[in-house]
Parts: sequence; structure tokens; C-alpha cells
Amino acid sequence: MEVLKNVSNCKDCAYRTWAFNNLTPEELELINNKKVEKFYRKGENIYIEGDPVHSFLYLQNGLVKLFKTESNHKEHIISIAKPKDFIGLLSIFSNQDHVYSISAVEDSIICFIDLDIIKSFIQNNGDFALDFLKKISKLSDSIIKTRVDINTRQLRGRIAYMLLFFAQNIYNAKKFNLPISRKEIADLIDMSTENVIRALSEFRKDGLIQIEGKNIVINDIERLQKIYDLG
Amino acid sequence: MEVLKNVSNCKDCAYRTWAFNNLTPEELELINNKKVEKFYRKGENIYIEGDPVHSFLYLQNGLVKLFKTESNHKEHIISIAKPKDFIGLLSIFSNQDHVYSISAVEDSIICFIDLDIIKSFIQNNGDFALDFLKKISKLSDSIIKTRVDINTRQLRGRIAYMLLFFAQNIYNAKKFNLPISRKEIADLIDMSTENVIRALSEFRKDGLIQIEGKNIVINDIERLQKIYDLG
DNA sequence: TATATATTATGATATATATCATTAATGATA
DNA sequence: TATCATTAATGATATATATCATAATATATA
Repeated sequence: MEVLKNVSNCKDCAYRTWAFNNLTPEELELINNKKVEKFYRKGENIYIEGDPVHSFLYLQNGLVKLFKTESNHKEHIISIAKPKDFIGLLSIFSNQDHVYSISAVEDSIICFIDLDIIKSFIQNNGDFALDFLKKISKLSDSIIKTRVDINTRQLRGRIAYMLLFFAQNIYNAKKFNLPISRKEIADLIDMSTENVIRALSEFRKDGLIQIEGKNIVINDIERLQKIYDLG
Repeated sequence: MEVLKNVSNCKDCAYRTWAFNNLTPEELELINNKKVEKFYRKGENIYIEGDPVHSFLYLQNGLVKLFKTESNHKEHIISIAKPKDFIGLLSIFSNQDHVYSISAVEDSIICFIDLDIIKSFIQNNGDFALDFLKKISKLSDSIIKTRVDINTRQLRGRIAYMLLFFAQNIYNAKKFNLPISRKEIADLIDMSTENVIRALSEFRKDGLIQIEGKNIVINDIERLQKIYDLG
């Protein structure tokens, strides 16, 4: 991790329109002064389960995963956040400590804003509060939807989901580099690593995808969508 | 469904402390005048997927389920709400229409508050906004936690989870009446109905529980907890 | 009350998935 | 570059779960 020196100005931040559009110039100046931007190399932890909650985290660049080790020792990825996403879960507003861990899946730049500042904005700026709730609730519900989508399907449907997720949701391209390992895919879709590998090989043999290591090309997005739909 | 006439006063509502504690007397009076209490018989739908979002829903009494039919025709229960719970998902603040359906699992009384009123409170009452966000985020995250808890476990662990959920979370008793059918348990934990029945029979044979129809007595809560923990 | 319908229950069998074993390929490191 | 460690790949086998079939109860409805 590295604290960035030449920090960007919040006013010019490409993501400002996301949820910070309703701040007054003074409020914007305040977070601009107080925010800290940090760079994390792929694989680094941003925080781990049990760490105290201090900040509201905002992903500027890169890709991070939210994960947890279950009591049965299985590691589980709850969600993957992409640029413009608030990172974490809403419980930062109600919990003292983080319930999940977060680490960088790709080199990432994360913007830390003191949570008390966000709270004061909610308290004092009604337009911000309402808009913020809208934005943040969308993200929270999409995590729930993802879990349901995945868990009501079996292996092939889940793999199709994951491929479509990266192609459509993250990279917006048919050709991309898988940012996570086969083991991490397994932890994301709750299947064994071997079966993830097998399903990917199967999809390749069927001509649905080309895959060489982490390099993926999606050949037949419609058929992939159908596999997902039928589950 | 039946609109109740002898409505209770919000001031005296046992659940007011939950999230409406920071309202001014005038604001409280406003929701008291505008709220509508409705009675739903077991099995009735409160709303279905696609219905427009009008109200913030608050469960006064009874038990309801939030569910969805997937594209692969599997029905899936996302969560079960108990008294004092806000019902639904946060996306009511960002979506025009409901994404999931809700129906009564037991006879229930639901309090409908116009969503615009809640939104205006968020906009105009900072203390309310902050407290409301805290409360509502806790609920949202607990749904995510539940999905993870269930989906990282296999049949017996999931059944144990479900039994502990009703015993500890809903009824606070070792003896209770299962409010949902075996099929609904299956839809909740993403397993087949037959396997749910089999696991319950197995738990009975092992002396973990007594079960006769919907009537359940938990004999060995520690062992049940262990089955859940080991997954 | 009688009849139809849904729920619960259980066994047999098929299918899906996990686990174990082994090898190859890749990446990290001295 | 050589060595070690991790990841990926594949087959064989064990285990978990779903599906199909059938019967017994329970519940709803005419």
C-alpha cells in the first residue's frame, strides 16, 4: 500500500456525479482536504474482518473483492466491486467493526473518506442524504440479487453468470483477462475449484469461449446467456 | 386483505423506538394520520414482483416472506421478516417497481407509510436520516449474511440453520410451530423438498428434534449449532 | 360429509458435485 | 538459470443431492 501524494481534486473526480453531486462547494472542499487516496497492489488487503470501521471507501480504479472465511473454513467471495462503486457493505453505518475482508484483485486506487464526515453530510444536507441512500441501496440490493442468481443455479449456470458478469458488468468486452484465479471463481460461485476448471474446459470444447490461462474470449454470448437462464 | 379501522396510534406503537424515535411530534402526527394498517390472512400476497413502489412497509404483527421466481422457474425465498422489521429491500428507494414479491406466512398486520413522507423526513430531519440509515442497513446486511451462511453449507447445515433461525431469531423458544411448509423451507435453503423432509426425519431419528407435522421441539440446540458450524 | 388437492414421507435410481490423486504448466525467488 | 511453490488440468472415485415413483396424511372445497 502506498499513500498517494499527487492526489486528484474531488471537484474534477470523474465519479463525483455518482453520489457526491449534492454537496455544497464547502462540503466538497472539506472531503477534498480530508480524503486520502491509497494505492494497493494486486493481492494486498485493504482491511480484514474485525478491523474497526473508520472510513467510507470509494474505488477509483482497479478491482477489489469482499470476502469472508466461514466457520467451516470455506472462503467465500461476497462480491466484486468495480470503479465508481462504494466498497463494503452498508453495515459500516451500524457496526463498529468490519464484518468482511477486502483485498485488491487488480492494482487499485481507493479513496478513503472519514465516515464521520459522510455522517455529518447525511445529517446536515437533506438532498445529499436522500440521493446517497438511493445510490447506496442500489448497490446493496445488487449484492443480494447476485447471491440469489448464483445460488439458484448449478455449475454451468453459475459459470455462465460469472463470465457474463465480467464481460458485461466489469469489462464491457467479449475479450478480457480474468482478474481472479480458478480458486477464487470457486469461492465466488460456491463450487469446487476442480469443477470450475472442468466447466470452463467444457465451455471451450463446446466452442462457447476461448480460454488460455486468464485470457478469455467469449464466442457465443447468446448461448451463454441461455445456459445462465436455464440454470 | 382488510384495511383496519381501529388503527393504533403511532405514538404508542411498541415499535416506534425502532427507527422513528427521532421524529418531531409534528412528523409523528403526520405519519399517524397518513399511515394505513392492513390485515393479511396467511397466504395472501402483500404485493408481487413488478408492482409499483408506493409505500414503506413495516411489519407490526405476524410473519411475511420475500420471494422471487427465477428465470429457470425455481421459486426462491430471499428472507423472512418478523415483527419490527422493515419489509422489503432498500431498492424501494431507487426502483420504481418492486423486484421481489411479498406474502404473509402467518396472519399479519402491516403498516403502510407513504414513501414520499419517509423521503421528506430523510431530507428534512438529519437525526432521523442518520438513525434510519443505521437501522435499515443492518437489516439489509443481515439478508446478505443469511444468504452466505446458507449457501456455504450443505443440506444438514442448512436445515440446522433454518431450525436455529426460527428457534432463536423468530420465536425465541425451543418449541414452536413451523410457519412454512417443507416446500417453502426448500425454497429458502435452495434444496429439494424431498431432501428437506429426509433431513428433518434424520434429525428426529437422531434425537436432535421432535417433529410432528409443523410442530417442532428442539432437543439438542448445542448439537444443532455444531452441525451448522461444521456445515 | 365426500371428494379432490396439496403436503408429507420414504425408497430407488439418476445426476451433480466434491474429493483424491497425479501431472503439467506457470510464476515466484534465490 | 535452477528450484520451489502455486495454479491449472484431468481422470477416477466417493459423496451429496435431485428426480421419479408411490403411498399415506392432511387440508381445502364442493
